Amino acid sequence: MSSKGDSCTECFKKSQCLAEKILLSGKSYLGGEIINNIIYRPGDYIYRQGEVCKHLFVIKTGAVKSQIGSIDGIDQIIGFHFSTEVLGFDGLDCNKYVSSVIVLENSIVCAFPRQLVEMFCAVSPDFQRDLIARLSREITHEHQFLMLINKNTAEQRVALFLLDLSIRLGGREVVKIDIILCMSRADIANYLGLVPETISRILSRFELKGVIAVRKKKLKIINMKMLNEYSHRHCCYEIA
Amino acid sequence: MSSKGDSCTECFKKSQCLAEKILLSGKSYLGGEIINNIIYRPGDYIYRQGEVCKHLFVIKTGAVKSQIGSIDGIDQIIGFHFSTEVLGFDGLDCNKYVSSVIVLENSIVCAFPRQLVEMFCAVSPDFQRDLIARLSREITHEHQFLMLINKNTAEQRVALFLLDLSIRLGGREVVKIDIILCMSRADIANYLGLVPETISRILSRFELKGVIAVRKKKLKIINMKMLNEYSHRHCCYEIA
DNA sequence: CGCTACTTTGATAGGACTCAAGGGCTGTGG
DNA sequence: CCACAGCCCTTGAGTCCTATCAAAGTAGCG
Repeated sequence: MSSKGDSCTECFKKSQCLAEKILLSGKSYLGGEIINNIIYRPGDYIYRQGEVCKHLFVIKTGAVKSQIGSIDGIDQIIGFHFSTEVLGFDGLDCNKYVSSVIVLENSIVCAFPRQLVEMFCAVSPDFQRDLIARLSREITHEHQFLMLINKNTAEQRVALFLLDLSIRLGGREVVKIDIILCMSRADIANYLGLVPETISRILSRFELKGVIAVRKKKLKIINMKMLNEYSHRHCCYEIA
Repeated sequence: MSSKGDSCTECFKKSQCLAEKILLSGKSYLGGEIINNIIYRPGDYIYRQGEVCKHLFVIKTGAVKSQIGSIDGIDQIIGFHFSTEVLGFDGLDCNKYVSSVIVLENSIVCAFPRQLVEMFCAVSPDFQRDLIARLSREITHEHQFLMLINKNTAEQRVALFLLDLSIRLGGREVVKIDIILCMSRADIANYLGLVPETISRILSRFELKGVIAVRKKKLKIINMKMLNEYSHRHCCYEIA
């Protein structure tokens, strides 16, 4: 846990509004201090399901997965998160995190005391509106994902997953053609509601058809148009 | 649209905090007025996907479904909602609702101007915290549902669906053994990521085994214990 | 009473899982 | 430096669950 930098301003601009505004007015407040540049290694937990929610986290660089463990011992991965994303919203309800966040590759993270965030909400209507919008967006995202799972074949899910990844890792670029799969096949499978074998088979099939090239964790999208087609439902009728 | 009553206090107590506090301080504010006791009939829309989000809604009595239409014309039902529940959170991000809400049975609904809600947030930290908790809970709920869909068989999904309904419709009672299925088999199927035929088959099977009795829209849970068992994953190994 | 929409039931087919075996990379230790 | 274990990934064969297709039954409604 080092707390040195001030590249924060840069980082927070990317993660927009939420952190930026806190930061712009200094660093130390009632309710705790912002902890900058915490370094995590693959396998580390940022927080665990059931822990008291004391912070929200912003990923500066890196990649993590969030997952929920059920009573019958089966975990469900509910998302992968990359730079600029905010973690910990799920702890705002009952004061306890309802998911765990596990680091996938070396990552740098900043922690914002929860009380600080809430204090800022009370002070700044803009900030408050912003936080609410973020939460609302999260809900919308879950709904989108639900549709993905509920109405698509394995092939479509994998295609959509790759497209989503390429956009989110692309950052400023429109799309990122080269992707490093920081998560295992088993993680992808778990996330998409499939088994690892199916992921493997579908990636192989995509490669065979010339849609992608994949070797271990490196993946390159060769034919974006085809990948897009694989991600769509094959309707036999025209749609309004 | 009638605006007569004052049984509101009662209703809002049930839906807790959110509306109650607004109401307790009178009825008219900057930003618009609360509209009480709007009456809807089956098939009516409370709001439509894409509409500007001007209100949050509280269901006083009745039942509704919320759904999202995708570009390829296929709708996905994302939830069923009953008395005391709040609708419209998904409109808080982009100012437009991203789902539609359709009424399933005669319902009475109250509408709260969005600006009013936001104003109240700014004034009352408690209220704000409450709204954020509600949103956070919504996210958690989506995660739970995702697990249901992602990791369970059709039989388990239906069993879990019935258990959920019995609890939510039960209100103060621990469980409600008699359930009126206000939604069609097709709606249930859509929600659970299945086809209507499968729902029908599974309900028949449950009836055959003496778990439930079902005739059209009336459903009675005969053997709660068995239904619970059907809802669990059948592990072949013991779990920690 | 007949129309329509919804539901039920049956037969069939296909997609994804399960089980099983083999291959490749990584790290450790001799 | 090489051998080996462990983990992850890949590939194949077979099975099961659920969707699909088809048809008949039922209820609601004008």
